[in-house]
Amino acid sequence: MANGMQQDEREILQHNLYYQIELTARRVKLHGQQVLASHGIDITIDQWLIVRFLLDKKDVNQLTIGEELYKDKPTISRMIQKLEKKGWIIKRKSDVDAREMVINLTADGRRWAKEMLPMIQQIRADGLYALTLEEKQQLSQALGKIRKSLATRSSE
Amino acid sequence: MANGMQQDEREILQHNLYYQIELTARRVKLHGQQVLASHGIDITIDQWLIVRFLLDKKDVNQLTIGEELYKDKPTISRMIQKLEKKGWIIKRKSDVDAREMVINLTADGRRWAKEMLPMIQQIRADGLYALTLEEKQQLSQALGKIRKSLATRSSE
DNA sequence: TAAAATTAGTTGCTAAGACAACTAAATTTT
DNA sequence: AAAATTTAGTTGTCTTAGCAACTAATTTTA
Repeated sequence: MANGMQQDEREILQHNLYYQIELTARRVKLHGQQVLASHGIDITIDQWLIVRFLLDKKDVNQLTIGEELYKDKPTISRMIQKLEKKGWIIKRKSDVDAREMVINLTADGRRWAKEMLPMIQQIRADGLYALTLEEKQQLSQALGKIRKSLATRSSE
Repeated sequence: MANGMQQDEREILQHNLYYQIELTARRVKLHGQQVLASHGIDITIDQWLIVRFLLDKKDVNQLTIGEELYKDKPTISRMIQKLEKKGWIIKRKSDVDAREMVINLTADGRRWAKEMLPMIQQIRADGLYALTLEEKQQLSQALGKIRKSLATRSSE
């Protein structure tokens, strides 16, 4: 396969910032997933985000979790179901508002979560060590600007 | 709605760069998707990437597309099936190597794709207008550094 | 040349994102 | 108070991502 003509097209995609963002997001998630799997931990990165949140917050409902993680109701609903099956969290009906669910970590969930913290810290550091503090700040700002420019009235 | 509470950013998660990258990727994709839908175009952003690629390249196999888009074989296989059903592309067996498929746009696909180009350009510009050229370059570089740090021998 | 390994593509499974439509409970309106 | 609206959560459908396991065709290698 070929000469250099492949190059310019590759160029176009590679220089497409949107595409790069998506690609990076995917790679980052994949890396985290693989580290977790290599330690025999049966949880996805996305599920971890919920668990991590519940480490600090107690008695939250699903909507609160969704707002925090910017995930919609169906997504949270199903993720919660999975985490419940895995025994990390417990869900009960609120007795203040019967529509709401009250979500908490189980004792097991809490213990595991705390044990996992250092590993997660490491995962986070893995891809970012090559960036200076300034670069990280700039990255954060740039991403924020993009999100702000695209912000839909509905969800932010 | 509301005041400046938007930027009070919920501590931990919001400051997690990885999470920001993912969030931005999602928002960007969503925006593109909505613009396309609002114009009554029945194609997803991801499908578009394949169509766009085929606008320049003829007689490619699925693996080539996958390499270009960093998507794996099953993903490309199923996306191609969908695009074929929609009538944008045609797939035939290679007579050089019977394992390979030869992928091309249909006449319709090519026509549509060309018509869509300006809209896609606009979608790309939408989220990036707030960034200076320098900021875009820095963003691209930072993302590249992250990917490089996390690069798995297998796929990059 | 026959056996082994590689390659291109497909299918099955699970997870998550987005959307629509729905139930049930609470709140607002009239 | 009754009717209308809003809210929290669930279920269904479609799309993509990643993994494993598979078929069929092509190369390697013994």
